[in-house]
Amino acid sequence: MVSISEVAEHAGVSRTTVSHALSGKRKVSAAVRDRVIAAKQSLGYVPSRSAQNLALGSTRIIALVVPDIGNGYFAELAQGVETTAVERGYNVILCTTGFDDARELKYLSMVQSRAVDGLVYAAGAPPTDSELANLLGGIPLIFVDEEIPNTRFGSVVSDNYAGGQYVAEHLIGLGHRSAVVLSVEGDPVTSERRVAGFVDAWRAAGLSDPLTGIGDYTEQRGRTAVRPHLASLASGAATAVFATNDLMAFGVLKELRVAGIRVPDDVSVVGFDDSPAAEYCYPGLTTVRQDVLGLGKTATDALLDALECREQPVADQVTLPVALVERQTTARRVDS
Amino acid sequence: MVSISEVAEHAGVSRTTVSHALSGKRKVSAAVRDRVIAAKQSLGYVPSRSAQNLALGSTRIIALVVPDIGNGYFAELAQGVETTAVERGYNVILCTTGFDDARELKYLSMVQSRAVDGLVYAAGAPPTDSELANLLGGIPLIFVDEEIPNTRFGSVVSDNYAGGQYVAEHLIGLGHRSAVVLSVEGDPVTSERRVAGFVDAWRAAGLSDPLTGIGDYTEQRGRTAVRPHLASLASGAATAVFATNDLMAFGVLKELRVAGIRVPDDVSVVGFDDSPAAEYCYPGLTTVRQDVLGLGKTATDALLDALECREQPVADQVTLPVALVERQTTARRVDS
DNA sequence: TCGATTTACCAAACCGGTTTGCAATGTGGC
DNA sequence: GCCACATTGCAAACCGGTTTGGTAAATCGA
Repeated sequence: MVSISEVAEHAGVSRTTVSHALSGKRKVSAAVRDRVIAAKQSLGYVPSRSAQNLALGSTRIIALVVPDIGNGYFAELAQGVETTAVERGYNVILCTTGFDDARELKYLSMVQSRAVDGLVYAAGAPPTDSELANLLGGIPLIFVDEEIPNTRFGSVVSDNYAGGQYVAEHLIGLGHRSAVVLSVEGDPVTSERRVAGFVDAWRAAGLSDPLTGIGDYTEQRGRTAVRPHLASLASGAATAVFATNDLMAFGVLKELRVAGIRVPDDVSVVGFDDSPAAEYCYPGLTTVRQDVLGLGKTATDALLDALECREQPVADQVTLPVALVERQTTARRVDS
Repeated sequence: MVSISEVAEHAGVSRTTVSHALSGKRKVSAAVRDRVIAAKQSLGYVPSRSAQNLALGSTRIIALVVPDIGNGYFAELAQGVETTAVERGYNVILCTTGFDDARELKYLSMVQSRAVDGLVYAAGAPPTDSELANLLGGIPLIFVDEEIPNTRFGSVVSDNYAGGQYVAEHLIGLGHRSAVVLSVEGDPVTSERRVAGFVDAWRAAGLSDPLTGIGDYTEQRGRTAVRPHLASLASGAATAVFATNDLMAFGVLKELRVAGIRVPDDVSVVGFDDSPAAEYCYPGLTTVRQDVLGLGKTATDALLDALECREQPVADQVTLPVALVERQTTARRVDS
């Protein structure tokens, strides 16, 4: 409501001087500065962000694009992004695509209208690289948890491959020699890398390839994907299940329970993500913890660095470590 | 980059005409409109949001203030708010306070600088009403899940009282006659209402008052809060536990398990919130489901209505129904 | 055919800041 | 006493749109 002109009038100086007095970009005599500040206080003046945005050509807002904020993983990511952004004086606009291309386009047009200064993109498969570059027109973007090949944008990912290895090594160390792995169709990166790490470690130990099932990151598909292997698991032909996310692991647990197979006595189960439910449920799920807050923080810092220093655009890939969290769904294999 | 002037020049008309041709706020001849649109396309013109914001005096952005987006409850709320806002052509800035007053103040100053058009406030105890009114200076705000007395702002809440009643009635119907209730200290509204509904229904059935424990919405405090009552629960002097949120209920389950008390055979346990873990864990937790998406949607719609119609400011309270979700932690009481 | 309307466009003001160039005053050296 | 230079504040342009008032041309009625 109250504009800089009113402050100027009240302090008996020009608008220019008020701007300089408050921003400190040019020297102003102490007397005038005090008068300006007094006027500002008494009038309750706060500069209009819209006007500043227009004049400065930047909004100090970044967009976080995720498929679904209800998902705990993306919520935690948002937490990391928002906290880091605020620390550095930026705000975050939340963009949930719901895997809907139309909505996604809408958000990207927000970029074209320069409503945001940059993007943290964690919404799965994006438009093709060149399309994206066109749409963005020089606005920096960074991918989270997507290993995009030959992109001109940077990315921050968890070490999914190592996570898969850890799981395999853990199970091998417990004496398991035959396992079932549940992957996800249509996810050529994340789930695939987890499986690759697992299988490579499995083979490196001289074990024969694990049995496989295909799911889609939901509990329901976890149940159906493990079903064909129930006989092997009941007979002891396979003694462990690695689901490439926790939700599918929960489905596996439920299915095993129905089949009367005991966890971890008969079969060990491992998930991936360390969702809250993994800790709270019983038995606690052995899983792989990603540093999701770290992903958000790292991505945001990289983006804002690019924004502020305008060095070369963010263009390298950062990989963050993961860690196995051992709970109660894995145990030493007892030879029958 | 490309401004309206360039489009005007390219189309051989004035900036005014371009604006009118694109917005449709005044009639423009078909020929000119076509030329303008052609110019717009060929130049890739997108209006600057900053400039529009300044000219129109509105940003079409609302702020969602929550304590912690990592919390599944607030994440789901965010989902509801964001989806509804986008449907109506608004964007959402995420503001997480982390219960930190300094950060909260920062966000509220965002309001003063008119960076947002309105606020959905779900961050617990706000500054006092009059303080808030001062800070806001006429910008609409709506509370979510806070039953603020005599506020000049509206609010949308879940029917916590009824939820407590449902729990009591469910347990009474199963033959339980003595229970433990875990409330939360320092939460004079939400938890308190849940307890009140429970106790009133309990008394209405002619039963003696339940035993009580005090927690703080965390699993850990759920464990410690139930501990003093383990003897009663083991002996059958009390046969049910109502925790006023799921996390505390998980703590109760863990503590009972350690104590060798079987759920639901010996003791029934009920939570509140229907968090994802309640569904995925074993045994599935009987709990009360809130329509959190509905809360978000309702609040956002009310806020945007106030914003657009500038009728009287949102000032009434809407209560949304809740529902008992029966899973496996509750069972008919078997007389010993 | 002529005045009254309507149509179609434009010039200019405005939103509320920031930034640059310049003029007036003050300060110091020699 | 004079010139060089630093200090301090202001006017004006600019960011990129929207909106109002006005005018010239086209349309209309009688």
